[in-house]
Order: sequence, then C-alpha cells, then structure tokens
Amino acid sequence: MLKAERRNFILTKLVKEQRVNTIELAEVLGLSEDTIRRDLNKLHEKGLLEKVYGGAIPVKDNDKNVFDIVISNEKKKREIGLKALSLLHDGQVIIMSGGTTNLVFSKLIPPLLKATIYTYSLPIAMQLSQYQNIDLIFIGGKMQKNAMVTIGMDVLQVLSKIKADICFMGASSVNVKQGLTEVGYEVSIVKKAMLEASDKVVSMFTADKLNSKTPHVVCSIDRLSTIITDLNPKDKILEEYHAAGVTVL
Amino acid sequence: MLKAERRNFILTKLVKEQRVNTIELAEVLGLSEDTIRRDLNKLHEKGLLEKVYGGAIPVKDNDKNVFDIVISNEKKKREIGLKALSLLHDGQVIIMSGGTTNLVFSKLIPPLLKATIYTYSLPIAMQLSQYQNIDLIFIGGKMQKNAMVTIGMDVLQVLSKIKADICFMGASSVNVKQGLTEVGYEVSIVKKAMLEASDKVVSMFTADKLNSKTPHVVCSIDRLSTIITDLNPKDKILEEYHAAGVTVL
DNA sequence: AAAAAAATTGCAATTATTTGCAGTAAATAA
DNA sequence: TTATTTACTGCAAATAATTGCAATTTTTTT
Repeated sequence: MLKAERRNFILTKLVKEQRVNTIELAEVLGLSEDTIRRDLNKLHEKGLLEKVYGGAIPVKDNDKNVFDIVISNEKKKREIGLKALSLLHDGQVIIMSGGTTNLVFSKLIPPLLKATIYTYSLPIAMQLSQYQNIDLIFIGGKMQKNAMVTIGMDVLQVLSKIKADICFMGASSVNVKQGLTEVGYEVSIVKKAMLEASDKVVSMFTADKLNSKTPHVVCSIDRLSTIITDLNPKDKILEEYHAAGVTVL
Repeated sequence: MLKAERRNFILTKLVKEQRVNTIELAEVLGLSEDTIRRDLNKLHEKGLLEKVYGGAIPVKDNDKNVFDIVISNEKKKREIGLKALSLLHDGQVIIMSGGTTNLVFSKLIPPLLKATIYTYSLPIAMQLSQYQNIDLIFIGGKMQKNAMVTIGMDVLQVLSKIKADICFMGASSVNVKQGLTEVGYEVSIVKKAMLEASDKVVSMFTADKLNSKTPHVVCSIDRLSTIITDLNPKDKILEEYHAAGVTVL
C-alpha cells in the first residue's frame, strides 16, 4: 500500500466513523504507531483533520457541504461501474435510478458519450451535467430528502411515457427467490415503473446486497437482463442467478 | 510494445485500480524500474497522474468534485440573504429560481422552517434537502447543464399549475426602464411563468447587476414586489426603484 | 543505403524518503 | 500526586528515486 493510499484510507475512515484511533490504525494497517502519528501530523498540517490525543477527529467544518456525498466501498463500486461501461453506446436512451453505485458509474462514463439520460436523483443529475453530449432530463416530483431522489405520482407519470433502451437500477437487496426488493415502498413503485419503461434492465450492486431481503418487492430475478457485482461472474454465489437466466457480469 | 501503448497501459491500470506501483509495473511490463519511473515522471509532467513515493495515484482533479459550486461575492450574497429571511414564514408556499444568490439564501433558512418549496435548480434542491420540515418539490424537465436548472415545456406546465405565496427570483440584469432581463431566452420564459404563479415576487441580486441589461425581458420593474441588494436601501442608486413602487430592502 | 542524430533503455553510484526503534517528553487518568 | 498512556525526536536500516553514462534501437538526413 502506497503512503498516499494509506492517507486516503485514514481520511475515509475518519469521514465514516468521525474519529480514528492511532493504535487501531497501526494494527489495521500493519504499521507502527509512529508511522501513523507521522501521517496524522502531516494530514493535520494540511488541514485535513484535527489531531487529538489518541488519534484524530474531522476538522470542524463551519459550513458543512451538503454536496459532499460519502460513498462506501467506492473501490468495489468503481469495479462494477467499469464492467457496466460495456453496455453503453452512442444514441441510447437511458434511465438511471439513484444510489451511490450509480453515482460512481456516472463518473466513469466516457466524456464524449452521446446519449439521452433520464434520472430522478439529484446527485446523479449534477454529475451528468458535466457531460457535453448527454441530453439530460430530470424527472421532477416530491423529493425524498435523505436519498435525494424524487418520488410519487409525478415521477410515475413521466416514466409511463418514456421508452428507454436500458435502465441502470440500484438495489437495496437481492435474492433469487424474492428477486429485487427495496426498503422504501415509494422507491419500489418508482423502480417498477422504470422496469416497464425500459427494454433492458441492468442492476448493479455490491456483493453484500446479495441474498438479502427488504420489505418491498420490485420484481423477480428473471425480469432483470443483467446484474453486475464486484465478484467474478463465475463466482459460485452467482451461479443460481445465472441459472435463472440473468446475464452476470 | 510501443512507449505510447505502455503509457496508456499505465493510465488504464491507474483508472482501474486507483494506484500503480513502480516495481509491479516493471515486472508486468518486463522493463526496469528506471524506465517505469521515467514514464511516471513524464505522465506526471503532463498532469495525467500524481507521482508518489513508490508509484502513482490519480491526479486529484480527476476526482474533481462537480458538487463544489463556486460562489462569487459570497459575503455580499449572505448579506442579501439575511435581509430576505424576514420574508419567510411558516406555512408558505415558495418558488425559488436558481442562481448562487438563492443558493446562499438557502443555506441561511432557519432549520425548522415549515414550508413547501418548489425549485428547478439542482444545487438549491440539494441544499434544501437538508431541512426536515420543508416539503420540497423539484420541477423536472430538460436540464440546462451549465446552470444546473431545468427548462422547457415541462417546467412551464408545472409552474402553470402552482399558486405560490412568494417567489425568490435571481436576476442576470436589472434596470428601471427595461426591468428584469436575462441572458438566456429559455430561462426568461421560465421566470415569466414563476411570476404568474406567485402572489409576491422578490428579486435578490448584488448591486453590480443594477442598471445593466441582457437580451431577454422577464418583466417590468413594477411587477416586482420587493428587491433586495447588498446596498443600504436608502442608497441613491436605489431611489428610482423605490419611486417605481418597489419595496427595497 | 549508409551515416548521423536522437531517443530509449538498463546499470551503477549517489541521493532522498520512509519506517521502526529506543529513549525521552508530554498529556491524561487514577 | 503518581502511574499510565500517548507523542515526539534522533538515528539507522531499508526502500525508492535520481543522475550520469554507455549500449542499443529508432529516426532523420545525406
């Protein structure tokens, strides 16, 4: 692990846990406490954290930026996103759901891709605003504030009028029997509408979502064209999905 | 393998793995570490990666945050926003246009304000997602990517069905004769619709927008209920606006 | 085609950076 | 206060980077 990586690791851990402990970091990273301290000092000099006795805490951000979205397992999500790139082609009409996996994917899209993208996620729309050749349509409605996506009748109405080539759909939980399920009722409804509006349905998620279940069913497994995880597509865990007729990337 | 190929290989590997290691690259490519280092130095010079002890990591800008919105004259805009707070009351239905003045204002809203807010600006919607007691409705449509706002028929249609108590409207340019004018045609149309949908129209802008003009007329000055600038409301420059029947804060 | 010039590459010597350790100092807890 | 934990400093070993140089390959010129 490079030093630069290590420092990123520390900063990421800090954002997630709101504190880091010198000794614990030394153990986790397999290095001496001295080295960790030197890292913490350097990061402190750069103003990236606040060093305290025993470890470090986040630097007090007087006006915290709501635009900074914390992405867990970013590396895995990037792997997934890279696999998904093969599904993109110029001229497609695409629907993208919310979620951080899709957000990471959005950052990986080739800068010159020509496509029409519908989304109902604020962060994803902001990300896609970057792309010169993408026609971007935001699907309006009532905001679900924690997830930063729109939900409700307005969204359904717009989706009912679209015919897209492909949709990229995040997931709360997936398993072979119940299929794709969601935590929130309203989100599950929106995703059902997405399905109906798309020729091809791609679901991307990290492997930890596999074989779990949440209350609201979106669709059965065989309704998905492709699933993409961070696992090797030949992994045993994925066999039953493949057997159900889903393309596994 | 050509040198150019090799460098592409390094960059590709970097994108995939978010780091490259000098020694490992030397092994994989069957070259000496020296050569790899020279490559990394060249790529670093070109700004394509960040060279670090032991290898390289992606250049920070690569991971640039599209969510960081640069706000000019933030202090002045904050002054304006503070004045505007007096116009907010629980229970209001509000329409907010885009623009950084409105964005700054959004950050100043009392955390417990109960209101319904319509907006068609992505950054403002993200900011307002913070507020527990605000019902937030995003007006969807085609995104104007540079301004991060939606425009077009869909927006007009939604606005035509709203009746709001107050709207907060940014401005490209203002002068007494032509009134409020905009750079973009489509934005001017949307703002016209906003006017129609609101009982009260408040326009906030820094004083440098005063007595300037841009191509597309939104409305005459007397159509505005209130204007708010960073100047003292008794400033001479504002007299003629006051004379036109506008409340000046 | 041959000669000259330029670029690439690997090696060795030198220089720089990182890291862990030991001893000491400082901060916290009892 | 004393005991304990955590932090800092200088030093040496290990690791990595740079530089000059020579052999080789590639490109350009004649």
